[in-house]
Amino acid sequence: MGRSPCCDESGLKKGPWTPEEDEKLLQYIQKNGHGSWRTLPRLAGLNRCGKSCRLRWTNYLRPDIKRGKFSQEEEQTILHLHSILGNKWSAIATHLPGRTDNEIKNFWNTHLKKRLIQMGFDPMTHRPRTDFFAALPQLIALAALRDQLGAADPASAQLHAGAGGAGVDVTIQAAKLQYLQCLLQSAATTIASTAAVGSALDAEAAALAGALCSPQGTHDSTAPVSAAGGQLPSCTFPEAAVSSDGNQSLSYGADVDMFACHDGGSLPPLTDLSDAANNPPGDGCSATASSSFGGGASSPLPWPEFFPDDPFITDFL
DNA sequence: AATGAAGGCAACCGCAGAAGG
DNA sequence: GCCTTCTGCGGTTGCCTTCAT
Repeated sequence: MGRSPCCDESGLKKGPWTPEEDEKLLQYIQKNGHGSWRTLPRLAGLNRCGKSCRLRWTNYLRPDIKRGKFSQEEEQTILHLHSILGNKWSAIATHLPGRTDNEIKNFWNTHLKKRLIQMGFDPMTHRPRTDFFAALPQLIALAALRDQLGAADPASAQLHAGAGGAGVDVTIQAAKLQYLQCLLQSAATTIASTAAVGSALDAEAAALAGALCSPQGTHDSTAPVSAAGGQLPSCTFPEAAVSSDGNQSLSYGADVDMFACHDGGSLPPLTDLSDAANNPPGDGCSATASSSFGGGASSPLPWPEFFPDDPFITDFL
């Protein structure tokens, strides 16, 4: 295209905007509209390039900009649209009134992308990563957590949970342990499934994943985790959608139960675990079966509480 | 309390496409 | 049809704040 950068002109100010500059730009646009961005700075008395003015206006000064944290609905929308559109931030922004593409891009890069990576998903494809070693730290962390909690056997704990305040606490701990066990098994299952079509190295990795998944290294990872009064359903990562080519991918549709279990129930969102103390334990899925990814107010993201630095996880310890 | 690391965000850079002469 | 200008977009950088040691 051969166009010289607009900010090459010497003497034009760069960097953060001052309140005075903001005021000048705001007043000029409110009075005259922005018109040509190229000529605006001179007409508005600003020592900035037009591009800088346009960015300042569109990303900060525009009156319809919504500021503050992204809501869970907005997070869900971004994830969903990104899975379809990729890094088309402006296209995504059109579906989020009051949010700018820059803001969405920043939010993605600083929050959502990291979460997907930590969960073992490729942030670009929204599919499980096939390289085992990328997910290994997460498996080890979960296994370590599980071992720390190993003393609190879910079955025996729940046997003592019948009455009294202490019983309620034990029930909560048992539910949490049960949930953690399920997470670990899910992660290993995902890795094993991807390794099944991969290299011999991947197969070995899958075996290691299975060993990590097994309590104290002896549990059969394919067997359901038993709990008092019933069995924990075999859970999968929330994507659970397997296409005809055998690939898995995350699904963000509002009607998709992100915590779906194989037996048709759903994994209880962690924020609901405390409620387990008030509800009869034993059925890990039915207690909060109505809580889905799309409808549950507690968590718009798949496995958002998956990470050791999460308050929920720290609550374990 | 001091210091370094990490996180978050605003702003800049450069490319690409549209529009106009 | 070609060239120049303008605008929009996505990637990246750098500064400021917060957190951890």
